[in-house]
Formats: sequence, structure tokens, C-alpha cells
Amino acid sequence: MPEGVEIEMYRRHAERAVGRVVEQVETPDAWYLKGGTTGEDLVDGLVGATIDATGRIGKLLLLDASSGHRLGLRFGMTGRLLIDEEASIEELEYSSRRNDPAWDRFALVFTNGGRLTMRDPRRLGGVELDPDESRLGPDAFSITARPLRERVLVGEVALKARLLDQSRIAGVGNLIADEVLWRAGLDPARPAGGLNATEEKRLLRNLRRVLSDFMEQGGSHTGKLQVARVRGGRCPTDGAELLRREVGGRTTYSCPAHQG
DNA sequence: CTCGACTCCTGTTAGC
DNA sequence: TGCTAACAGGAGTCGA
Repeated sequence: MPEGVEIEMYRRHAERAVGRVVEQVETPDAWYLKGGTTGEDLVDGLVGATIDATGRIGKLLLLDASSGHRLGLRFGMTGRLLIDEEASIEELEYSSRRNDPAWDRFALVFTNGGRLTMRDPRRLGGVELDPDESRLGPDAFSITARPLRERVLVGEVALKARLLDQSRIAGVGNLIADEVLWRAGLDPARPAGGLNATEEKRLLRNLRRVLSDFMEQGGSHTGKLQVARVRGGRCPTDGAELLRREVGGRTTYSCPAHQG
């Protein structure tokens, strides 16, 4: 599913839209418009404007328009981004391999005839004009030791729940969280505030490595733990049967032997 | 402010 | 073979 890694790939793909002029906005699914944004808002704010730049905070993809407005795109669990009908990621985990235009929820049509399309079977994504970015914590790709320690590694709540909390660190989803904690040898259910200095460093180091590995390998489904994230799966490093639990409201796989 | 529970959505898949 | 129910998770809301 799209996590920060996939959204960064989408952002790079969306660079192909920079410099183009919006001719038309297509909103076939009103449910997909979020935060009070209407089709009329999008037409008023975007038609005639040039896409000047792309941006990303966590899982939120941003398109800056020359009108001064900023378009926010969220992809939920199954959303894909198409530019001129071309996808950046062909295999999206947990998404359909089918590629049905009936799932098009939103599109920008450009004056050159090309288009930017959001194709989302399960409709968990959404589009918002000028979204509130202040609700997101520092981006996972650039977070440093201090904000990690002060905003994420605090309190009694489960460590993994903290990593998934977009207001504290933006961009970590279920697969990235499981892979990072597995590599760092940390139990997902431990209190977030209970890590010592060594463990904090280990967490940050592994977060950075996982993000860079996943970017290189083509997505958050390319982790070493991924193949074992099935019922009865075994730890790829020590062979112990993985623990399958719900932590932070999400299905969580961890190794009882080396994640302490 | 914190935090867990609940809800939304629908294609896929396991199981009968 | 065909049907049903469980499952997946990002994100918002609500109430204690």
C-alpha cells in the first residue's frame, strides 16, 4: 500500500506535470473531495493555473499551482497516480492488478492534452484544496534525532502506534513500521517512551536505512520481513515463528526471538 | 492533551 | 463451482 516511500515515487512521477496548465478538473466522485473542498473550488482555484512545483509531507502529495493554491492528494491504501495514463508503480501491494478506468476518482486535464489521474479502487484516498499541513509531524525521510526523541519516543503508548501517528512523524505506514522495528530489534508493543539512548539511535538508523532501501528497491513491499508477513511465517534471520498481533490497531508481525 | 475504539471503503481471498 | 465472510489499512471522529 502507498506509504511515504510510494508517495515520494508518486511525487517524482508528478514532476512530469510541472509546467503544464490545467484546462479542466474532473471530479466524478464527490465522495473523494475532502475537507469541505467542492468541485467548484477546484475549478476556481486550478483551471488556467500552471503546476509550478510538487511537494510531499509524509503521505500527502502536494501540487503548487500558479494561482497560489496548493492541491493535496491522499492515496489511502489503494490509490495510484497516473500521468498521461502511465503509472509510476505497476505492482502495488494489496491493490488490484486490474487497472480499471472505472476507479478514476479525480483528474486534472492539461491544455497539452495530457492528464493527471488518481485511480483508487477502494476510495480511501481523497483530494483537498489547500489542506492543513500543520497537522502533520516532521517527514520521516528528514526527521532528526531530537524531534524523534521529543515527539515520537514519549509516553506509554505502543512504539509502533507512535510511528504510525502522522501528527508526530509523517510517512510511516504499517509495512515500514514493521520492517524498521524488526531490523532494529525492538518490540512493537513496548512503550514508546521506554527506549534508552542506544535503542533510540538504532531506531533512527534503521528508519533511514529502510526508507532508502525501499526507495531503491521500488516500494514498501520489498522489505526482508515482507515475505514472512503471513500467518505462521518465520523470521528470515533466526527462523523463529513470527508473532502476529494487533498493535496500534494494525496487524503486526514481529520476531519474539530478537525483538526485545 | 492522550489514547483506544470505532467507522469508512471495496477488491481479494480463504474456506465451506 | 459458487457463495459468503473475513481481511486489508490510512485517516478522521468520538468519548472517556
